[in-house]
Amino acid sequence: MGHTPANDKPRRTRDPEAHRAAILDAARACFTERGYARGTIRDIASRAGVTHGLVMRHFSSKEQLFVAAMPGPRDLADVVAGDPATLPERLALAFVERLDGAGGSDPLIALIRSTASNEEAATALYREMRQRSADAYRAVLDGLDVDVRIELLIAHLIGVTFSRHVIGVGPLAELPADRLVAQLARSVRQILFDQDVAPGSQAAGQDSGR
Amino acid sequence: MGHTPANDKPRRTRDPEAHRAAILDAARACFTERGYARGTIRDIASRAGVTHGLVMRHFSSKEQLFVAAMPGPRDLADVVAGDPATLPERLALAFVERLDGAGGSDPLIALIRSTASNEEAATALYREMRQRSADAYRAVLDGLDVDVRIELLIAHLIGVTFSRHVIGVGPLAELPADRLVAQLARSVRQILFDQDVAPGSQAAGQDSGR
DNA sequence: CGCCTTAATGACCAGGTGGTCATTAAGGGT
DNA sequence: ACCCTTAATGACCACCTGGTCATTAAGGCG
Repeated sequence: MGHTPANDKPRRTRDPEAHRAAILDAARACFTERGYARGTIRDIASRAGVTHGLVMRHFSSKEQLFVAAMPGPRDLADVVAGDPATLPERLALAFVERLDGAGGSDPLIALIRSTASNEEAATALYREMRQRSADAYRAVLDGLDVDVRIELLIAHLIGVTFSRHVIGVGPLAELPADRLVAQLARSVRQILFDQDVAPGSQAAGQDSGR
Repeated sequence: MGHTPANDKPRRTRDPEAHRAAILDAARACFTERGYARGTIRDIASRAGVTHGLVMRHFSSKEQLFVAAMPGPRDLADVVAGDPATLPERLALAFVERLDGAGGSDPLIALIRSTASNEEAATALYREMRQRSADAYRAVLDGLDVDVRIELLIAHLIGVTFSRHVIGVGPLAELPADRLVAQLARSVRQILFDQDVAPGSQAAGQDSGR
């Protein structure tokens, strides 16, 4: 190292597609880590090993870069297909595997981080993602209050993601994946399927609502 | 208006305590709306009707202002006291009332918004708030996996808050308060108390874990 | 080999940020 | 009435942000 010929002149590699891909990867990681507002173009450029001018050249604005870096909503078809009775187990497993597996750059986390501080671009993407998954669940579920149940399910998953990955503190963040899958499968099942209050308590709820 | 004597010279009111309080209110509202990163001192000063220099004079830094503006974790004693069997109903009611009632400036929302983009000060406060409520629940609950259940409960409430107040979109945001209370009481009950998988499905979970 | 398209750079800009500080003036104490 | 403490102001600063653009040089093609 150091005796390479002509190493003093900054060798400039010329490979638009590779650079573009590297920038997208870096953007994903950066936005996942810091959210939209705090993720800077210069940081992304640095991670990708290019200058921030090049980032602007490939994606004309920070917002366009963000949109390009966040892939469309994942297809839930394979999770949702199959016996609805075992959906909670499949769902919990897929969910935990996806988030624990993502090497620190998952669009859902990035969107939660970004949407939280009222970023328009992020909120639009988040709404789309939310709608897509709600539709997927709706297609295979049925029953009383199914829409509200699905909303509570989504909220539940978001809350778990928030605790485990966004904050990353507390028991939920330290729970081993298999334990989390088991617990999550159970709470998902309860939210989706259990229609009545549990036995063993006199259930003082003032009344059942409408 | 306009013929007030000496109205051209900017009358300078001198009232440190009132200004201090106004700044804290404005800060709460601003951070709740935009989160820590996007809430600027000048915006806060403007809402409070003072200059940003004064804000810096009262609270030496943005971070100190933030800490001062976020009140300590609410005391859950009154919610938690009473028959544990009806805790879900009391909890759901208190929770929904608190967040729906706050005139657009609740510390929990501010913390969620701020913590999301990896702000150290916010994360510390959030951890404290989380710990306090977990302890309060722990004091009156018991049973298998109670710690994990409490974590799931907190995650659930955060997810609901996120959907209803932070994003403010989707069915959960439009659900009338009383309906939400009823649904929430039920899911809280299930998470806290229902120990077994529901009847009516063969419960494919690989095994119960430890 | 030299040309020529164009990928890549880095200097530059305007605007906004948190933070500092000399200056002004309010209003209680004497 | 005059001070004199100090609340309040607003000009100022360094820094960082997203975004622009003239300049440079890589490398395919004739």
